[in-house]
Amino acid sequence: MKLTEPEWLIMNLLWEKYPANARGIFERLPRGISWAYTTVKTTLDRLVEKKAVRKKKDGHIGYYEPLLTRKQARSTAIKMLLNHAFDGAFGPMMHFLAEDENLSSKHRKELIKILSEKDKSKGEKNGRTNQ
Amino acid sequence: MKLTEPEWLIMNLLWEKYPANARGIFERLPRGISWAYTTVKTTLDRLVEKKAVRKKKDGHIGYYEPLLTRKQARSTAIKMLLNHAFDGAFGPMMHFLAEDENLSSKHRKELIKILSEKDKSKGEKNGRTNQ
DNA sequence: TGACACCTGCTACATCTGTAGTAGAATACT
DNA sequence: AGTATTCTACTACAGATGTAGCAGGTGTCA
Repeated sequence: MKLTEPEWLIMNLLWEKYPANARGIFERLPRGISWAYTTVKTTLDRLVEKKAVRKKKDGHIGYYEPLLTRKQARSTAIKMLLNHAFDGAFGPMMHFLAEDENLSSKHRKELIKILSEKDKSKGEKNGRTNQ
Repeated sequence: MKLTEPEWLIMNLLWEKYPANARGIFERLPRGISWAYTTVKTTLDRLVEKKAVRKKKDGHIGYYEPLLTRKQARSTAIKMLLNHAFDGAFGPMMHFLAEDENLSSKHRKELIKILSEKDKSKGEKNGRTNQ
């Protein structure tokens, strides 16, 4: 499920706290985003339409909650990036990321740890789950 | 500079080999992509318009070459992913990626090597070049 | 019981995207 | 030179996106 930018914004707020009504989400819009209430509403409705979100009625008031998980959304986004920017090759993408200047020494150490552990625990599993 | 999907496709072909004319690019479209020649042309022209590509005329025939580098494009794409899907936090994104099932043991080892070397060579430089 | 606040569904609309068609100029072949 | 080929510029157009307005229903408080 591909999300557009306003959809990510709304989904992020929803994942953070749900169920939530349109007003509640509207009020949690981050500093710097000054949308009309109806923009939030429209985005929410489009998300319902594409089944990323479910809407329940409590009286005449609608409450929204995510159907799509954050993890799924992230996976999809990464897969898309991978496909068009790195020709689908995971290794080169990781390489590129690891080269990033902004990856601080602390993060590097942390990452090495994560990777070493994975390496130990999974050995040569190498599941081709993807695509 | 944000690229759309057809733009990525064309840019990938251009980076691979340039300068190139529209026909040449058209002929190198990957299997599975069956666009009309004019679609390639339009996409190319839109890229020129947004200054991701430069067009030179040789006689009346146009040759195209990238202005935007692949690296820049990748960086931008990653930054965008980072911002909407991971709230701008590099660490969590790397974490998420490192957890990915599809990262084979071989890749993990390679990555660890890259990271270790970076760690040695840069120490605590931690340059905030970005944004 | 009316005035106000707030919600909902529906509509709007400019811009961007994806994909292509057409006409006329330049080139190339015979 | 005439005809086929191939470019280029320009135009088209439906669907997605970003952003929002409006009208009418509902709750609520004096």
